[in-house]
Amino acid sequence: MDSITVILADDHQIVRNGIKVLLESEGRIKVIDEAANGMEALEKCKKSQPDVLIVDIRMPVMNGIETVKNLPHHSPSTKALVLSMHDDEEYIIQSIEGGASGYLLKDSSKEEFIKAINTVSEGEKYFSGDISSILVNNYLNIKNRPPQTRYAGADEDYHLTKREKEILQMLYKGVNNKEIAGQLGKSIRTIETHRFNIMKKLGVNNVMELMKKIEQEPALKNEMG
Amino acid sequence: MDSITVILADDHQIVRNGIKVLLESEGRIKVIDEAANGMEALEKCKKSQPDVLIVDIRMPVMNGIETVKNLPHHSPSTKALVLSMHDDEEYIIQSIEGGASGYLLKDSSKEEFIKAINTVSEGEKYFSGDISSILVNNYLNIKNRPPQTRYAGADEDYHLTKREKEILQMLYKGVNNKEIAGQLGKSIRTIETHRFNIMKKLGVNNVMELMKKIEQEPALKNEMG
DNA sequence: AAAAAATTAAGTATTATTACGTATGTTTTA
DNA sequence: TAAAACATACGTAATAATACTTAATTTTTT
Repeated sequence: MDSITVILADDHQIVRNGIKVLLESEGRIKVIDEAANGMEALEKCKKSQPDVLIVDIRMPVMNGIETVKNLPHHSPSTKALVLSMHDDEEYIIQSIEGGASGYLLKDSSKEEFIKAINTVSEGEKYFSGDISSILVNNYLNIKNRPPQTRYAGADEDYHLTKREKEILQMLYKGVNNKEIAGQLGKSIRTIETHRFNIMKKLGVNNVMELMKKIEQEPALKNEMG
Repeated sequence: MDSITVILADDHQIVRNGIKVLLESEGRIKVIDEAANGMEALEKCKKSQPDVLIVDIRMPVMNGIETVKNLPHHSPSTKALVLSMHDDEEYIIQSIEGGASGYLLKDSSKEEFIKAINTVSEGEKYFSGDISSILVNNYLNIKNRPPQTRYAGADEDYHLTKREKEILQMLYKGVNNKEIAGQLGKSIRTIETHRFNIMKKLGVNNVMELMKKIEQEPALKNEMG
């Protein structure tokens, strides 16, 4: 069997360096290029058509998930291995739905790292053992949940209206209903209604959960400016 | 001149590995031990009395800043070099006041890294060029700010008690007073009192501002798990 | 122009939060 | 062993949020 070509995408040079050294201690794996963000990663993949793209989730310009989603247009045969600091359920699910071949935590061992790349390059999936519980839970949830709520909370488009987004932004800043009403020149009752609808759409029960939801859902967080 | 002994503290094996390989390519530097958190780092420093402790800011159990502050009690001659993902003003200022000999961004080059260790081990300070503007700004701010508001909001230690931190963590998860009271087996009134005191200490007026505060203050965010 | 969606806002009730002050055991620290 | 800090919890109010329903205007889409 011949060598596996890899491109590394991570905005931190030290991390790239660390991974590179770690991988190349295994003679079979060749890091042929590096990128500091998703856009760059896609360009370099288009050029080099590597076997594997190792991609960090949090990156400037274009994040890891978006990169994975766009990868097939640039390099169809390249497998994406997502790297993350945390085992956030959202990220994992989004990675899977985005078409990633694997998901690894950054504190994985060298052995697991190399195993993941080998597995992924052979067309199979590899998800770190530490996150397998999340995968299983999610699978069970999908099976037991009524169809209309399947995937709820995963990558949903909550289809908030313009007004609702505007109010959510203000809520997120810590402004209360009264002040929002004042600033928008509307009745408090109106804001309350909007807020009620927003919370219903997002499936939360109070402000704290609302804030958490925003923090956890990249799609929402994105809209908060 | 003889070799420089270094202990690495970072909760991510990959990062430790990366730094280790990077440093030992320079023959003079010897990584004699590693630690996954601050507590462990202090213990190992006490034992080995290294020349330099390279310490990540975000770590479980005990964070980097606290570690640096406590280092002199365990190993007085060891110089602390703080590593961080970001150039947050708070972290930098806290590191300086905590007695760190240097501060480096994780995306620093190998050259800068080695230069920093050499500089620091010789008893001098080394702060990455990328963050010098913050240092200068801070210096100017201190000069122009009235004494009583100096450092306000910057390095503040909110000195939350253990209980308060515990409750704040639960609040952050979206749990309400009633549930917290239930889970801790305490009266709702007790939780309300704690909450009142927490909000007073953090200078916020409602949950939304509380959440924002946590998100914005690295020192707090760090404690939220 | 008709249908659908969005914005506005009131009614009504319940529950939660915020804002203090006060107070008593219990730990920790000096 | 005092003093200080912490954890506990009640009283009292005022304010805010939550949980719906209903419904009249706009605005947008078909």
